[in-house]
Order: sequence, then structure tokens, then C-alpha cells
Amino acid sequence: MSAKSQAVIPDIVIGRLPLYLRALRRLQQEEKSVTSSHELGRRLDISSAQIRKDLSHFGGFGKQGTGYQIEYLIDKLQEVLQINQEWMVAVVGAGNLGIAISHYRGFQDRGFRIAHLFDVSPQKIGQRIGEFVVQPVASMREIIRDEGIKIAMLAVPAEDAQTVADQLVDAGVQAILNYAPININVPADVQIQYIDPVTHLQHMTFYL
Amino acid sequence: MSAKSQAVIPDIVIGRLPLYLRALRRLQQEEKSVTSSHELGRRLDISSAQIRKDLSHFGGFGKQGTGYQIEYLIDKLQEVLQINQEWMVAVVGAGNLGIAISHYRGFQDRGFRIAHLFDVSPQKIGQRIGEFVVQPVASMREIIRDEGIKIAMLAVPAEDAQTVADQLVDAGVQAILNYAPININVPADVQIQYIDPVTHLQHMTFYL
DNA sequence: TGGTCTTTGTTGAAAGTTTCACAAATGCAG
DNA sequence: CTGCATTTGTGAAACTTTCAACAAAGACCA
Repeated sequence: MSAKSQAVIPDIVIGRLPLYLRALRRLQQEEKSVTSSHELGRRLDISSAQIRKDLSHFGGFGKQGTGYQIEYLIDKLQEVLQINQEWMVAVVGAGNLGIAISHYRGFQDRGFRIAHLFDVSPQKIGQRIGEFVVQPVASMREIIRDEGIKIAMLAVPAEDAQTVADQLVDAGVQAILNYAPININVPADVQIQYIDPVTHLQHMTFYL
Repeated sequence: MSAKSQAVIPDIVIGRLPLYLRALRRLQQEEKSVTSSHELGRRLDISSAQIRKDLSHFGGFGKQGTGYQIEYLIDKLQEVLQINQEWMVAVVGAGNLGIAISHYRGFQDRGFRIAHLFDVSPQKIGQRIGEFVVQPVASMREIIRDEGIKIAMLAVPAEDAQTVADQLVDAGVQAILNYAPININVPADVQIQYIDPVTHLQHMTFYL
């Protein structure tokens, strides 16, 4: 009934909120203004009960008999996830992957703006990649500190990932999205998430 | 005690096996030949009890007092995940992302080989990207069928993802790794996994 | 050999997550 | 206004996953 603003929310619930948000944005693009836990569940392949329960952690966003106002729910979820602001992000590694990330237009309207692209290689430093000029990792610490950047994407070789992550943490970064296929150790108060397409492929081959 | 080869293994356990494999390969690179559930757990930030339990689903791979032979365990896990063979993979979408995927060297030695790169755009068809020539989506069905390709990576705009996925399934693909930021519906016997960096970033901003 | 240390595989308990089922609220048609 | 159809939010039950603890096996040293 009331927002349980102080209760601990399970991390697995937080992880689903971005999916709800993505689906809601899509419904909005389809000119819909109201939806239900059933419709959302059908699209996401998640039970309607789970969606209702997840959302209820943050207060009563819906209306019985009607459902959820899409625009209102988007607003609320963005607020919960703190993406009702734009976060600056640093990308480290200007290889194929770092370049593809830097060109990707999809961060902009979902709460993130790439602010810098760093690399160690003298051949790459100074090169123009889309709207960025590759900057030296040597000056990374100072720039990240000065601009208060809190989020970084790591697209360097596996061998360098731990070292670069340490530097990022030292510079004040609090959330790292690691594309290198290796586990990284960070302090408990730093967030880390992994993207490794091969682990997903290997997960699926089990069932083939 | 004995391998429970017929029991149902929880999907969440299967999802961790590729992580174990990745860490084991790393240990192997460091010239180690034996490891323990404790060492693995420390590296992966997973409890040793969980690692032992996960591995015990497939039989007794370790030795009390000693631990696990790294090479043997890698072999066994590759067998379980069916990556003791090389899977051909089709990539659809030759934009920035599809190109980065096609250039990535990291699939090769982990069980996968990119066999084709498809796109709809007449400007892209025929272009050379690394070792591939972009082929028309129009001939995708036939090629995938003829070559018995079972796995595809989807790097097309969100608007086209469902349509292309339907075509892939129709062509006989049984596992799809979708990079488009949208949920896709596939038959129950087709595997699907998602990669969307923004959902990871949004997950982390909750805690900042 | 005997004693100590390490480490696995397994059991059962604890913790966490999902699903069920229903009261209460709302909308709508007649 | 009445009755029927929807749909939320929620408490309790069912199910899943993780963790703690320990016997048994092996390694190793003196």
C-alpha cells in the first residue's frame, strides 16, 4: 500500500527494473498510454504476479481495474534507478570494441553519455573516433577525478583489465561494466557487471 | 558419488559453468596444473561450497586432499557444455556492432567460429569486413539450412529484431544471442540470451 | 607408521525467490 | 444503480538456491 522506501530491495528485483523500463518505452512508442502486469508479463516472459510484486516494493504505481499509466511508471522507475539524470561514462580501450561502443547511439536516451575514450597505445592516442579524440590512459585519473565521473566501461585486453580497473577505482569510479573475459576484484563498495558473449553462447550450447 | 547423468541440472548451475571454465583457462595460462574449490571461489567471488556442489552434479571430478586437475576439469566441463566441438555461428547485422563482433578474435578458442555475416542493406552487401563478405539476408535461410548452422548472433536495429529472429528460427537456428535492446519471442525449444549494456548500467546506478 | 593438514562430496538447514489465490477497488454496459 | 469483468497489491505457501558443517580420503612430514 505505502512505499517501502527504507526496506532492502532484493538485487534480483533491481535487475529486472531496466527490463520493465525497456518494455514500457516500447509500449510508449506504440502510442499506448496504459498497460497491465499481464501485458508486460506476456512481452517479457515473466509472470504477472512477479511484476506486480516487484513494482509493489516501491509503492502503489498501479490502479485496480485499470493497470499502470505508462508515462507515470516510466518516470517512477527512472527515479528509482536514478536515471532521471544523465550519467557521464568513460570508455577505456579504443580497439574494435571500444570504437563500436563509442559509436553506439543507444546510451544517450537511456541515461548515459560517453564523455571520454582512453587508450594506452601511442598509435591510437590523438586519433579521432566519431566525436571523440582518444586520450592517454596516463591522464585518465586526473580527468575522471576532475569531472567526477562515476561510471566506466572496460574494453581492454583481459591481461590489462585488473590493472586498469584498479586505476579507475583509484580515480573515484564506482561502477564498472567489464567487457574483458576475465573476473576482476574490486572493493565491496564498487559495482561491477560483466559482458562476455562467449559465456552466453556456452550456456546455450548445453541445451542443443 | 556417482555422476547423476540423468538428473535435471538447474539452469542457474549451467550458467556458472562457463565462468568456471574461463577461470580454469586462466589458471592454466599461469602454468598451474591443480586448483581447489577455494582458489576458484576466491577468484570468482563465489563460495567454495557452491563450486563443489555445482561440479558434483556431473560426477566426482576432484580428489580429496588435492583438489581438481585443471586440464581434466576443463575437458569435462567442455564436454558437459558440448563445446568439445566447434560451433558455426551466423552474425546478422553489419553495422558497427556486427563488424566489431566479426573482428573479435575471442570466439575461436572457446568453441565458436563465425561462418557468415548477413545484412539487408544493398550498400553493405558485397563489402569485405575482415575475413567476411557481407551476404544478403535474402539468402540467409538457404545458407543456414544447407550448412546446418544452429547458432546466430543478432546485431540489427530493435525494430527488425523480431522479424529476423523469426527467419532464423525458420531456417533451423536453435540458439540466438540478441544484442538488440528489445525482448524477442521464440518457440520454447529455441534458446535465447540477451546482451544489452544499458540494462547493466541502469542496474548499477541504483546503488550509486 | 602415525599424526596433522587439506580438500572433496554430501547432507540438512537456512535464506531467498516465485507463484498462488483472493479481497478490494475500479470501470463499464445495460 | 446493479452486476460483471478487470486488475492491483499482498500474505501465505511452494519451490529453489545457497550455505554451513562434517565424514571420509588423500598428501606429506618426521
